[in-house]
Amino acid sequence: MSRSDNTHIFLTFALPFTRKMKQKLSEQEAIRREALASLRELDIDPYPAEGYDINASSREIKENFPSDNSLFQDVKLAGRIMGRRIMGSASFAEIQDESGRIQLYFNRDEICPGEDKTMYNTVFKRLLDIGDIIGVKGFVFTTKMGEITIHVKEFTILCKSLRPLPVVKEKDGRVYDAFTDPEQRYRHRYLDLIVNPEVREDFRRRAQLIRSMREFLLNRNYLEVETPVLQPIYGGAAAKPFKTYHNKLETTLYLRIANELYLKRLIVGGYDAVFEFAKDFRNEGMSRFHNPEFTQMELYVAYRDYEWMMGLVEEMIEKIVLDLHGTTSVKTGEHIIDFKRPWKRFTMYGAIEHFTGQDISEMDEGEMRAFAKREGVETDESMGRGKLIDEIFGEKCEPHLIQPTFITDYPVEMSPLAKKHREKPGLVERFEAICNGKEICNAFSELNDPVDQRARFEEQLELGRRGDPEAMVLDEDFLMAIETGMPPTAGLGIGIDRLAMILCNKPSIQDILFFPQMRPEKTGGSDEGKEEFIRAGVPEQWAGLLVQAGIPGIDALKSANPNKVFNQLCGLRKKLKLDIPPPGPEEVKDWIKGESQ
RNA sequence: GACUUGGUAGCUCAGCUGGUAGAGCACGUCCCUUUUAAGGAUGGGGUCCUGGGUUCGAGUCCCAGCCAGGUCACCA
Repeated sequence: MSRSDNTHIFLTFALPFTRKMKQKLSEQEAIRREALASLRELDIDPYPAEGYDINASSREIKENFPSDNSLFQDVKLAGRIMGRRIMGSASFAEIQDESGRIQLYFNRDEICPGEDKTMYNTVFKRLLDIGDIIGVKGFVFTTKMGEITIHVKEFTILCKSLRPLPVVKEKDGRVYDAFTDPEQRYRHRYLDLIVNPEVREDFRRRAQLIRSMREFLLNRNYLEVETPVLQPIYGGAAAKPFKTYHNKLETTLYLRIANELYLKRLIVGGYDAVFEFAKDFRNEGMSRFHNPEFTQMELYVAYRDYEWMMGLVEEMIEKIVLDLHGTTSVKTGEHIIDFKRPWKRFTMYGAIEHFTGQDISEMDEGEMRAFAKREGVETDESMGRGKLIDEIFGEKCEPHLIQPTFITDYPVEMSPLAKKHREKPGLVERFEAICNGKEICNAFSELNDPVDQRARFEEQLELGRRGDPEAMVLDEDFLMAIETGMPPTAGLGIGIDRLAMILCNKPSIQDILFFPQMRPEKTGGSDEGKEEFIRAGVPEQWAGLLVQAGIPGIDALKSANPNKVFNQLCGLRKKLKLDIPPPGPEEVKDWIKGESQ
């Protein structure tokens, strides 16, 4: 009996497994489930419980076998089948383990030394597929074609895969049929990782970046800490938060937009240096530079100022880049960026003068607005002097700063948590490092004058009252901490994702986050929605169609236009050639109003 | 949010002025004892993103929507 001939048998057999399946299986999926059932009939567990001890990796073999052919004569390794070439009683396959791919050679009479050739003829040739995970035992040799290959004596099925994998071919460094659709890659990152090895490498590099930074900080005896993600008062940055609710406490909580105010409390508490790798959450627009959740490393060091912090940033980033690339130069997009110390430094006024030829430091608000207009920078009346400077800088300078550059001395209005400049009125002791036209870190001499801090919060409250949704909220407990007394402190925040983008040469933040936020796909509909409709009095035959019409649940139905719903149902009835009478328009209205109950 | 490009088989894509949905890989069957992306033969596989409209007829044209990419804006 051929495999396709007993499809119907398989279907009955496999029904319990498909309880939650929403769509019918494609032919290839059906064939795999059929193979799964056949394996079980042969008393082969497609998902064995015990571990599989390996003693080699594909990379070790490829690296060490050529120089010593006596090695790897009793190897055991495991991986996913990525390709198969079957010919009569001999076959080649390719498996991929974490370190790479290696070819396997199967010979029928060695896999099956006795009379029973089932393991080769049936299990290997017919019941295994690309995507399955197997373990193999055997010895390494080189084929006539010069390919390092494992001669398999024994194999074990470790996991049967039920879905076909995108098959990417490669020859002489050229890739064919690459799995490239970004939507598919991000939504199903596991597939991306399986078939695009360079993606696995990028994320390893990101992990190395974090490890290298942590190492640098721990070597200086800085304390790694953890502070709340759920915060009753959000603060430490200008951003819109995500809001949630704690049932038992009956209180609103926010996902943190920053951890600054908590880390400073720890400095008040007597630690001299604390840092945290923090996931922060900002409820704002998304772009290739912005994901709603992102990672930031924040660091606070007592008895230091922002001048000192610039030195630390240079040293730390230079070390990280060296750890990752073995050199201080990194290619990113069009540019080669050199992180070698020391980095260029500009004051904000200096940078504006450098790029526009105009010294604006002595201008008042009116002159500055006029200047901005001349330079083609958009302004509006609500912008004060500080905001204007920021706009001009963002428009005329930031995009041109490709090599790592410190910009220092920001307007006080933009920086309610930074200490006033020791010499220059109206400015604060703050710097950002700009690289590849984007900010990669933000730091200041932290404001520890409690009276000044309270006044700055008051200004923010005023902004909030005027409707600025990102104005900071007054955090009374934080002020109490500052009133208790915080030593002079230098603080730093580094955007890990943006740094990773540069160091991994990725133009989009989605490429250095495993699971970037995506808009949920509209599914074909769920059983839950259908159940809801039935409970609400919709006849079963129509309940399913409502889901199919893109109305996921009862709430959506309640707010839908009855005429449109009626039209959609009639359309679907016609399209699917259903042999049931159309619903009356009144009937549909009743469902929506919920009067049919 | 604006503009723009795209959505067709498991994957990568073609499909002309509107006329019975195609290729390669993958998959099934048969043949074949060492292949280098692809051995040979043969066969199956589609909600052409969704819904309307125009038309004798829509993958194709029009409208609306959904999802994604890019650019810009907003935003750090």
